[in-house]
Amino acid sequence: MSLRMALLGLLISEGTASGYILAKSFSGSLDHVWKASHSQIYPELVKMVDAGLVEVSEEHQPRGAKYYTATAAGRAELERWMLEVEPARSVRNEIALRSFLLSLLTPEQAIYLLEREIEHYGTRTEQLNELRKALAESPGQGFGYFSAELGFRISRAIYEWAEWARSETERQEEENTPAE
Amino acid sequence: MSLRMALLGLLISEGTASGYILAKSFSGSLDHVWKASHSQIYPELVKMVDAGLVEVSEEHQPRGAKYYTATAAGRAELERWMLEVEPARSVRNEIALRSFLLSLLTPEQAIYLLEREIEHYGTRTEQLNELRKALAESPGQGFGYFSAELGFRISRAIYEWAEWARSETERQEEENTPAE
DNA sequence: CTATCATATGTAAGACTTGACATGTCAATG
DNA sequence: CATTGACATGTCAAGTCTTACATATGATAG
Repeated sequence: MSLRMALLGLLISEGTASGYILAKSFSGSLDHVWKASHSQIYPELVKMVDAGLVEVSEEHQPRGAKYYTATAAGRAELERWMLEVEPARSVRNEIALRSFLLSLLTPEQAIYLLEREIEHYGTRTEQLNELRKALAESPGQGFGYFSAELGFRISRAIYEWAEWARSETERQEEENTPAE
Repeated sequence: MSLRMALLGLLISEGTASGYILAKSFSGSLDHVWKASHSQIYPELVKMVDAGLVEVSEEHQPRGAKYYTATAAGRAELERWMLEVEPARSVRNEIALRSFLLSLLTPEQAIYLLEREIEHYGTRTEQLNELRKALAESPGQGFGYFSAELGFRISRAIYEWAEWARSETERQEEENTPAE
């Protein structure tokens, strides 16, 4: 259902778009929020046409691109979903799972893994910081403004956690190996 | 693969446990990290026995409970996965997706939704704060210590984002409806 | 003694997701 | 003119996940 709603939202924000463009938009603005590949998007668009949520507005003959537009029913369905359907808050975060398993490793191994995460989330946080600043200054501040800010804040939280966990692990290591 | 590794980690931390206990542990200590229901756990344990990662250590006849223990191969496999397999960092967060779609709604509707999230993540953050404090004081600080801290930090980040998004939306609303 | 709840384990259908395979066009570079 | 890369759409198999169905015991409260 979420993929369907994401596509509907992108179509409404872009007015009209092909499956290809939607797949690109996913990797551009929804990457840090929801991931979907073209192999999922194309069949879903066909199902959405059947359900009357979108329609093919034009076909660009040269390369056979199909352009889709949201119908009134599609807009209504998205609004209904947003306001009336209880959000799924279930978490499925492999980094968090790995954080749970960290205490199975030696301090050296844990620090090695944490440094990899510090590296990764440091870069990612910086990228999202640039994105949110760019979106904050753009007129309208419509799509992506709130979610870039959320992505930035979550990414920063993970980065800071990894820094904390590393120094915590170093501290524990020192306690266990007193002055040689 | 992640479910398998989560079960292996839980089994190592608990020494020995039945499918039922593992399902309970999931909702207790892994809830904020990874979710799995018993209908996934029971078949996975059978597959893990076939793969030689765990073994049935005892069967409690009264209610037919099977107790599993990780084998040496299971421990080795978990360590290998932690150290050598690149973590999947893909995000799939419905709240974040909804944040992307927020600008489709009227300010009143958006504020209503944001207040629901403020309520939810306020409570959740407080719960995780209690959990992490309890784990920090417990001896050993093994399992759950790092992941409770991470869960707390992410939850707090979402809570603070929702507060920010609400005030941002209120500000925009006032700009568009100047003194009546 | 009876109802209810926690214990305890499973199956199965359907939905969702990933990764690989498959095909073909258009534009630009060498 | 040949190759490469972006454009463009699809299918399929395998794996993961959710929801509902199905069954049975032990303990406790009324």
